[in-house]
Amino acid sequence: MASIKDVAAQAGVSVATVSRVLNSHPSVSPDARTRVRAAVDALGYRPNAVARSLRTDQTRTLGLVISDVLNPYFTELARFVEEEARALGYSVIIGNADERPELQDHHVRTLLDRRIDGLLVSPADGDSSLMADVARGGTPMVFVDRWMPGVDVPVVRADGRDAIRDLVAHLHALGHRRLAIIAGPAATTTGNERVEAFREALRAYALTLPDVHIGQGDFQADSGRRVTERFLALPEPPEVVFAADNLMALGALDAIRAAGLRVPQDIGLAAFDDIPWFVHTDPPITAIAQPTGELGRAAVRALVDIVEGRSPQSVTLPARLVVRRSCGEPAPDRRSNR
Amino acid sequence: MASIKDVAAQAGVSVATVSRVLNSHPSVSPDARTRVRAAVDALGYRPNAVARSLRTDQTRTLGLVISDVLNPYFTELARFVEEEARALGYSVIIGNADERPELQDHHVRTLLDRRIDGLLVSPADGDSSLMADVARGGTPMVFVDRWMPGVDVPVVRADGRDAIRDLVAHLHALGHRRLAIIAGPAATTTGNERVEAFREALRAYALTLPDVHIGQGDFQADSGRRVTERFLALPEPPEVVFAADNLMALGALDAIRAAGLRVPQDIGLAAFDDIPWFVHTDPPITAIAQPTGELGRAAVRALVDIVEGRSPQSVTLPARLVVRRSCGEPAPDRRSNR
DNA sequence: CGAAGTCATGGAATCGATTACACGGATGAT
DNA sequence: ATCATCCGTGTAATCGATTCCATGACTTCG
Repeated sequence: MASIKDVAAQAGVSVATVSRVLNSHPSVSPDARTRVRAAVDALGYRPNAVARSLRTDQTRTLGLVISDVLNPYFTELARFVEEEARALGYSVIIGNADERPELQDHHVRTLLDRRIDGLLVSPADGDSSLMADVARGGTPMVFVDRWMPGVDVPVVRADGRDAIRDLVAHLHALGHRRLAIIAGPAATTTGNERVEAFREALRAYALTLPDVHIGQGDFQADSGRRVTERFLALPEPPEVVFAADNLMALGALDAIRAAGLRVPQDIGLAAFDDIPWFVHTDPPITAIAQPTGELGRAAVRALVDIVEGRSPQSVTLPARLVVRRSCGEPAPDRRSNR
Repeated sequence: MASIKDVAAQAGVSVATVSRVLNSHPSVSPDARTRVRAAVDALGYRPNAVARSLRTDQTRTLGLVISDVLNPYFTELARFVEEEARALGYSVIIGNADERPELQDHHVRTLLDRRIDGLLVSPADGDSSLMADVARGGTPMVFVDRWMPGVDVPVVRADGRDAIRDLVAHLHALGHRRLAIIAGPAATTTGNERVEAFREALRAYALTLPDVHIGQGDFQADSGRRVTERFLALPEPPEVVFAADNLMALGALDAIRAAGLRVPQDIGLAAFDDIPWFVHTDPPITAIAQPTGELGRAAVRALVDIVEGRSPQSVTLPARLVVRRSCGEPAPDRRSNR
């Protein structure tokens, strides 16, 4: 593969001049410029990004560590992240943590070894002292969707509080009173937050959330299944199950169906995170949709702000309720306020 | 960030010795070894992968360019690819071509600029002279799922021929005679292959595949919708629609539902590529499942074989029919042979 | 006892770029 | 005419590793 030396030789100039042309430095004669251009084309020369990175100490690459690629929500997020990054002239390396802290750490370390310019993380369950170290070490970093308390970096996320309130209002209006939730891992911020918001929304209707109606899930389908089986085995099973993410909702649907029950006649189901497939399930599932595109874009912008020395902003965007048929008759209006 | 020089100074040895310890070269005294190890720990030193790559001319990184990350089939494939690569000591950089040849070329170029050790590609529609150049240029390369005729690199893929034959047998047994297909882009190998296999399978039952029953899709949901609308507008609409991938099946389902028809009573639906959601759609969709995990693993192994100087193998694995309810009453046995 | 070999180690070249600095020639101001 | 500027260019240092080669100490064997 041709190097800058070959180009210089072919064009009859020094490597410095070639480099100047490549980086469009003003101080190059038109003549030299065209000769270099010609040599570049003739040799099919492409600058070696590795060498360039070593010298300039920047890779124009961002790392994205997400908790689970198979979760359509994160896949979509990753897509938007890459899109925005590309628009800003950066590449993205994705690491899939598979909800395992040690895998997450592995990816963070590998990414750091490659001297990525910045790190976008949606932290998995469990504590990672590494993450705090990295942030303190000065690596540009932004949390997206989830974050770690005590680690001082910008957070880009959706606030589901209002949407959850709308959901509870919707369920209450349909006559449901015994509501249960399949929570995410306690150690994830989104896990906790959704339970808290749910509990608070219930309080407005003088409803409570007893412990037996809080199932401990891990954001994976299997846990949704297990928790739901336990709910169904209760002397008085809940009338509606609210899953804190889409995969657990899927598991719940499985469990309900395996028990020979029908949605929504026998039991209702709602989910956090809306995905295209929820339109096509039997029945279509009522869900809370996050503005994934905006989230991904904002996260990249915040990160690049840090990388390029501007001051970044934490961003919180609202999620919104999308009513379908999995909790009972659809409301005539999409947003039912009380 | 600490460099090898800092470690050397701290340990009171030369950088050469540090490097030897790091690469577990035998010829280092136990004493020096422990001093270096201590210095590494004390400084939290991690070797700069960029510098190392420049010197050794290998990045221990593979590039994966896939046609559409939002397609669950490819997401799953990517996951397995990363898993196997990690097991073999490689990282993976994923590029999403979004079914756009120019984006695909962009990613290939960027990946090459970063001097990845090998390239795994599932080529999108359209011709890319770049790809042929790259292969000829000696970059280790393997096609996965789809390939480009005329480009001489190993191909790892699933053969759907038998499964499609099984599908047609299943449909025929259920009494269906007017069968239509939503094809993939003509320029993709999988696009063509599936149509041909379908046509051939029909021939065994003396059925034909008229042109009006071949819809030109692009592997995206929207195209499935459009093609299906056209099918439904036919004086004699098909009794079953077979979509050549899962997203187009989704689009077809939309169109069918928008037309006020029911699956499978009014029209049947089957898809190539099985995904978890097909169990939960209304009704569950009959599909042809590819051995995604094996495909991903085999592709990485073949690529790493080339990278490390062994001779690689093309691999073809069988796909299999998974009968559900979207084409009519489920057959009692899963594989209906005539 | 001396030659040959082994082993641990350090110096320095190298990978392919970027960039500070020096230099010579042209231009412009006084 | 003289001196300061500016412009285009090249030389060489540099980034952080790896690795060839030389060196000196020590072992081994005839």
